[in-house]
Amino acid sequence: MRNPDETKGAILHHAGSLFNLQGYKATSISNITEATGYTKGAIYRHFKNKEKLEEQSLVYLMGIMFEKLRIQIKEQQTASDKLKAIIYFFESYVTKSPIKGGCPLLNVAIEADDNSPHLRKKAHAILEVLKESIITILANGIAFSQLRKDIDKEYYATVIIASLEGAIMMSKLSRTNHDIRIVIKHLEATITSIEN
Amino acid sequence: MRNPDETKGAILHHAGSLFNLQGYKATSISNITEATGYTKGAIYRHFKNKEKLEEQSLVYLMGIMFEKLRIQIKEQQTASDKLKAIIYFFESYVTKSPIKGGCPLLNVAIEADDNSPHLRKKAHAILEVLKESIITILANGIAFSQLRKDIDKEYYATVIIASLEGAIMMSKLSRTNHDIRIVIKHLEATITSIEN
DNA sequence: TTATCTAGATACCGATCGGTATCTTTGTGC
DNA sequence: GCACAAAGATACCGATCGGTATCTAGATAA
Repeated sequence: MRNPDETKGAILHHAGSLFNLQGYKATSISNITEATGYTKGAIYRHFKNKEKLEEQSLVYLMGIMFEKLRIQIKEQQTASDKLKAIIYFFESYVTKSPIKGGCPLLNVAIEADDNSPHLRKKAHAILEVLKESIITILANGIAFSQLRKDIDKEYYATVIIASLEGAIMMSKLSRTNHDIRIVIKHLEATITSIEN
Repeated sequence: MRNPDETKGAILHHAGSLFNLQGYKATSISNITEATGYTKGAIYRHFKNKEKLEEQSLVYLMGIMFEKLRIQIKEQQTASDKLKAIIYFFESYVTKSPIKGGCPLLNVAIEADDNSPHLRKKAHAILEVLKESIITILANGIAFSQLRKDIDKEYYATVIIASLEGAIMMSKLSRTNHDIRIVIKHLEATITSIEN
């Protein structure tokens, strides 16, 4: 009947969802008690304070994101297809929305600006992991002669992430997938241009 | 001594700055009274409620942005140079920061997601104005044979905005202008590729 | 069955939130 | 200089914030 691990997981799940949808500061503990059905007592037993809950919720959200992303990448064989898998995954934040509220990295980057340095630090680390993942794919593509060997790996990794995140922002405002589709078209062409 | 217009302007100025830096919901009326030196009585005389103050502050911020942008664009003669002026203007959000807290459009787009539909609506309209401005420059460039006449204007307008905004997000996390510089390089190349 | 420990519920705290009613002060037209 | 309207200050409201101390109930081992 009683399962503390399950409780903690349910709190993280609902808190993460609310934080990503409403924002971290805008989401109160009461919002989370309503969503989970648990009381403050339960929440503060598992998390020292709201700050820690925010941090662990962000880690939880990014864990989901990276796991889904990892599966999509693994399914593809060539560097080019793996890069496209990443692009289509980001599109899903608009169309199918694996996590409500869009990309948790983008959301936390904007909110955790001057306040919440703890979240900003974590978000920065996550961005670096994402960038490195793309760079690794590019490096492997070069090693297997699938991609041109003279390309600037960081350049393409940065362009891919920036344009996707920007497109998510635009699609959020227009509530259509129009903008993200345009950016995807552009990135597909960009990737094709560096193929061997 | 007493100047209601000046008071309203000072409130908008400080409120806009705080909203852009800390977020709209995260900024309290008390924060604004502290920043301006005026009391609640003064604020609520000029603005019906916080929601209206948020809206007018956003309009104020975007007014500053568009005015500065307009001047930069006007200084250039060709479509290509005008587009580059826009790009360099966005870079300034990271390096010189005309308004503290980065791009107000990006900030409000992320925060005014499901809550604050009033802000979302205004932000969407602003995005459309920005997009149309770029499309107009592209159209004029085509009319004056500066740019290739077969290009998809909306495509390039969307790619430019998305990658710039995404780069601002990345630069916010890293606290360097590294990412935005890479994206600028990419956009410069993209613009050159559509020149006649 | 009973003692023990812990997961979770309940009740409360001071601080702060957005908002308002009221009062004082300042500028202005006569 | 005086009346009047508008600008801004002050004091307060109920609601909600994050957080905590305490209590109850369920699981476990003997």
